[in-house]
Amino acid sequence: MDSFYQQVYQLVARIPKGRVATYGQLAWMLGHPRGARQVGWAMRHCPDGLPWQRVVMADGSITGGGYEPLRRMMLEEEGIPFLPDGRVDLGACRWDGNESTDE
DNA sequence: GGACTGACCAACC
DNA sequence: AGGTTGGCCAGTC
Repeated sequence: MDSFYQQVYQLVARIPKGRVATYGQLAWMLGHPRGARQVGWAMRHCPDGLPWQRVVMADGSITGGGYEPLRRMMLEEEGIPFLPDGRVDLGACRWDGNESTDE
């Protein structure tokens, strides 16, 4: 029996390199169109080895604990393009959730 | 079991 | 354009 947030971990862990997903999108994939908060709750647990840096706000903004600049750096290292606004270019790397261009 | 909270999101003022 | 409110779901007190 997997709790909702456990499924979130599976989904986040499956985000391909060079792509990002939004909290709401992850929740939507799991069947909870408004469960974005639970996704954030799951991220708050900060599991080991989870690429939570690939999970951003619906508008591409980065949030979480105060490591926003750190995440941005990690994302840039993965090849995620950033807009001059300091947000992730969702229009270019928003993950479909169906393709896993896993390396 | 009821109430509060929360790494959100969108609508409303 | 920015602040507030409601809503969702799960976990914690």
